[in-house]
Amino acid sequence: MRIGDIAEQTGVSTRALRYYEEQGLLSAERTARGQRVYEEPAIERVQLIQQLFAAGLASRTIVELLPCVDTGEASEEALALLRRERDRITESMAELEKARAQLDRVIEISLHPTPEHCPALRTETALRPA
Amino acid sequence: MRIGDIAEQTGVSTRALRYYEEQGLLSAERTARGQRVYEEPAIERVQLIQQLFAAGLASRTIVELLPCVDTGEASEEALALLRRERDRITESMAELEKARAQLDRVIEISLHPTPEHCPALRTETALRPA
DNA sequence: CCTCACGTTGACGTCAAGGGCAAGTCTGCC
DNA sequence: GGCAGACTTGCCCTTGACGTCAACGTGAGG
Repeated sequence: MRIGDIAEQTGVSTRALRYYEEQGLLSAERTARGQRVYEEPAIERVQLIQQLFAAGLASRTIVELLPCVDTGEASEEALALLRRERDRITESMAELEKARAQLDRVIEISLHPTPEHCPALRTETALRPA
Repeated sequence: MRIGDIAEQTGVSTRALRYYEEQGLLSAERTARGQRVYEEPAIERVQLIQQLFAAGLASRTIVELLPCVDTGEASEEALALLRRERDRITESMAELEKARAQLDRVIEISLHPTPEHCPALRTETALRPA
C-alpha cells in the first residue's frame, strides 16, 4: 500500500503520515525509486498513534512507548513512563468531568430558571436557601 | 487585590491573567494610575477559566459562555454551544478511556509476560489462542 | 529622597502537530 | 510514449496559550 491508501483508510492526511515517520512513530519500506510502501499493520498503528495523541501524549512520549507496545516488554523506566501517562490521563478525565458538570449546571439553570440562582450562581451558595 | 496576589492565590502567572483580560475573560478595575485591582470573586473566576481551558475549550468559546455562567440565562445559540461543548467533552473522555485501556494493557502484559502475547500483541488476536 | 519589588504596555519567541505550496519525480493506463 | 494523478523533499505558515525581554511607571518603607 502506498501513502495515499493509508491516508484514505485511516482518515489521516499524507502530510501527517510523513510527519509521523519524521518523528519516528511510523516506518515504511521504500520502493527502488523512493516511494513509501506500507503493510496492513500500519493502519492499526496509525490508529493507535491517533488515540495516544488524542489522549494528550506527545510524539516524543509515544516514540518511547511504541517499542513496549510491540514487544510487550518494558524497562523500569518505560514502565514508570507508562504509569505516569496513565495517571495523567486519569487526572485529565477528572478535570473533564468537573468541567462538564459546570456546563451541565449552567444548562440546567438556564432551562429551569428559579429566583434563587438567577443573580449570581455560585457553586456553594446556589444550593443553600440563603 | 493586585495582579500578583491573584497570581499567587490561583497559581496562574501574571502573564496569563493579562492574557485573560486581553481575551475578554477577566475584567479588573484600575487604580488612577492604571494598575489592575481585583475583587475576591476573581479568584473563583480564574479557577473556572482554568477548568474550561483544561477541558479543551478555546478562549473564544469561553468568552461566549461566561455571561451565561454569570446570569444563568442562555440564548438558544448559547445553549446549543453549551451542549456541543458538553458533548465534545464526553467524547474526549471516551477517547481518554480507550487510550488509558491501551496503556493499562501494555502495563499488564509487561508485568506478567506470557508466551502468547510476547511477540506482537494485537488488540484482537492477543485474546484468541491464535 | 532612594530603593526595590511590583506594575504597565508592546513586541517578539516558543512549541506541537500538522497545512500548504513549489518544483520536481514516478506510476499506471490509454 | 504521453498524460494525469500520486508521490517525493524542502521550506515556510498557522494556531493558541502563554513565556520572555525591554523600557518604563508606581508605591510603600526606611
